[in-house]
Amino acid sequence: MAIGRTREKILDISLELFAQRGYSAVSIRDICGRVPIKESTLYYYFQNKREIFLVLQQRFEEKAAALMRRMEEEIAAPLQGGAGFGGGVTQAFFEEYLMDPFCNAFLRLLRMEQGGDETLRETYDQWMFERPLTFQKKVFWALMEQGILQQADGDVLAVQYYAPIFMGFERYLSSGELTEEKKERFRREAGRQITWFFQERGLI
Amino acid sequence: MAIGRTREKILDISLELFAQRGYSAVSIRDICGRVPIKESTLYYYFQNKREIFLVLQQRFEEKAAALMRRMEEEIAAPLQGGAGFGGGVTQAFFEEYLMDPFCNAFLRLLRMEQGGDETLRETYDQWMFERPLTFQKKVFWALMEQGILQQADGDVLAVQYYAPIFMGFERYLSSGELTEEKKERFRREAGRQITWFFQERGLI
Amino acid sequence: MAIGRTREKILDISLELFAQRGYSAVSIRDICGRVPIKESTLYYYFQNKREIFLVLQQRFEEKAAALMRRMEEEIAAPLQGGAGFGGGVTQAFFEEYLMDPFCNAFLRLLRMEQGGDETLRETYDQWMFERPLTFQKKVFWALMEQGILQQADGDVLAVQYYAPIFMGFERYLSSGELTEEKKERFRREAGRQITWFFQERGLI
Amino acid sequence: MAIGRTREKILDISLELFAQRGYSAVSIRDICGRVPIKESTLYYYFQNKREIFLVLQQRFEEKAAALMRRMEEEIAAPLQGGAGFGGGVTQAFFEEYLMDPFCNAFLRLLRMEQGGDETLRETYDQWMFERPLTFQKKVFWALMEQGILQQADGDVLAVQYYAPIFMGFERYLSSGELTEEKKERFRREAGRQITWFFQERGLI
DNA sequence: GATGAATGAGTGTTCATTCAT
DNA sequence: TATGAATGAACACTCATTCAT
Repeated sequence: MAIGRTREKILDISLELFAQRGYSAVSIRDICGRVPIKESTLYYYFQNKREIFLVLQQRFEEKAAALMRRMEEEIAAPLQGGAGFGGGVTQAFFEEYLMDPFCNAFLRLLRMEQGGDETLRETYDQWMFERPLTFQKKVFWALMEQGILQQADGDVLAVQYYAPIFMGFERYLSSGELTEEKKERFRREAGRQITWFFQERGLI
Repeated sequence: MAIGRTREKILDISLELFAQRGYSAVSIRDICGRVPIKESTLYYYFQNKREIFLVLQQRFEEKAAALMRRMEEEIAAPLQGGAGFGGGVTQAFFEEYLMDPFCNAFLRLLRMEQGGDETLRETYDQWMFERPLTFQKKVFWALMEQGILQQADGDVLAVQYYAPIFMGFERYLSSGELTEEKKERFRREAGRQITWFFQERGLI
Repeated sequence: MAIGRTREKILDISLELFAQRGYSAVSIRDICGRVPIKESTLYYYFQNKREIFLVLQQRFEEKAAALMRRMEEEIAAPLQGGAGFGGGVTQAFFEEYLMDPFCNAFLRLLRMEQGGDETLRETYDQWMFERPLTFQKKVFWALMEQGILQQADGDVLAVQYYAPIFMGFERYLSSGELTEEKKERFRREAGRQITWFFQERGLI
Repeated sequence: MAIGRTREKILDISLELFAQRGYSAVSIRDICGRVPIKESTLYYYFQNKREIFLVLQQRFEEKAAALMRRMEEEIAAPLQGGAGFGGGVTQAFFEEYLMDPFCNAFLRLLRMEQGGDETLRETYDQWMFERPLTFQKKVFWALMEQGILQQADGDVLAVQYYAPIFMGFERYLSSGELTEEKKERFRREAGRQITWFFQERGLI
């Protein structure tokens, strides 16, 4: 097997299983049975079960941070009308984050593991609430400054905008198989709320 | 020990631990250590671990169904202005459901267990999305019929109204200890969104 | 419940279950579930599980001893020709011992429990081999003395006569349900061997 | 430890204990205490307790089937006088089956487990009654065809021949320790019956 | 007579992990 | 790189039995 291949396979399978059943409900046996390798072999690649999780977490945080950075850059450029009211970045947020196979799987995992671990709770809060909301606030304050959006409380507006998206994620993307059908349903329902949000404010 | 006391204690402690760490991460030993009884004693009261969960689920569903019924009745009476735009029932929904110690704990548990079990996923969807949203839609359609609320899409409106509440629940009430501080924060943030929601529509 | 009734019920059910599954595979729970009484109640009637067995054993030994005594008496009277060549006693041995519900059940139990317990092994040997064979030897030596049976080795003859009966018991009466069909099959096959035994020796 | 050794040791010890006390009366702890290994190690070699039994059963059936095949072949060759009246095969049946340490132990086990399990009942019937009797019938019908044995009912004759052997097995070889003394006693008593059987029919 | 409540010892089994090869 | 062999600790659960009422 090509070098690094086995390690990647372990990570892939682990994330898949973790996201399905939760970290502690997945055994080393389960993972190795699917790779497939012997259980002792796994310890050649990882110190222990926890390390698998940590590597996944690190990759997730890198990927998520990169996306957020890109989104920030995108809106730093003077906002153009039309789809520009956050439309482009929202789509990236949908497709490359909430519905991206890797990010979606890790977010599900994070969501399930919040219960036991305080630091994971904070991580989840960061990537599911803090960062997206902060980003959205920036967008709305900018739109208001530019007079595109009526003066209002940007923070409340950000929640009003993001909460339906988050609820859609929770309802359609956070458990069960991630089918095209579910993704489509999420896109439709979240899109409907967003459209309404802008229409009501006379922006579309 | 007073009659029936031990059984209730087992249920209490079990729910507490389940809600903290998730069903499968809690061992019979953990429960018995806290009651406190010997492990074999637990099996005098329950056939197995699952039965503890099922009894809790049944009680939750009864309690939740009773609340929903009460809420429906309340809005069946002609809606009066002011706090009447769903304000009374929303408060009941907050205090006696989302923040009620028993219901809150079971909702957390349900939220964590969605991963593994299809039927629990449906149960969670019922009590966290389907029923509250259906209720809210009824409220808004009624308000529109009465001309109190401007004609609009009641379904979208229900999501606009409920999503921030749900997000508040997820963020402040669904993991970690359920402190007064967190409850207050939830009340404040959700209240802020609700107030805005009605203000924007000229109802407050 | 009439006095002594519960105790008898416990003994009945216990023997039934013991004979089906073996002593140690039957739990106090199993027995009490069928009586039906609470488990603690059983200890009002018996000191422990073993005592149930011992009472059954005692009753069995009394009943078996009484039958053997009766059989001995029957052949002490001058043997008459025809069915008299042990025919009458053999039938009693079949119907009131090997196929009698109580004796059959206890013999099955004894048979299963031989493995672990030396004294039970002796008991089984007594009632399944030693006594029946000793009895049969007496019958044959008497028949030979009277010139009814040709001079021969009575001990060998006893085995020739009894072994097919024993094998029939083992094959048809020692496990599974004791149906009329099985009893009939046993009677037929054992009878065939007995008939042949006497025919070959010119006695029928 | 040499390769494959531990697994074999587990099988050996298990069979020994099973044959002594019965399957369910032997605990994993008992087996591991004697091998000796830790309990978790046993599960490296076998999926569960039942699998140990099944492997033993498979080996027994293979061995028994091989012996039966060999016996059939032996009598297919034209029967020669003297020891040939089944003498050779009967000895093989004694030494390599009824008294062979492995087969004897498994037959004891099978005998004890008849109570609970219908399929084991059938297995026992096969190997203790059906096959040996069928074989013996063939022998006698052949001997009669060749005029060596007087015309008679071969089926009855087979029982007459086999029943004392079976009874000897039950009495001397099916419980307690399998000592040389007991084996000798079995050989003597079964031999006596066989000798008589042929003498009475003028064949020895 | 009968039971509710409790228990210590034991059941088969799974787990993440180690280590020599 | 990979594995065969092993393990200690934990798991959910069952058992016969006790004892106050």
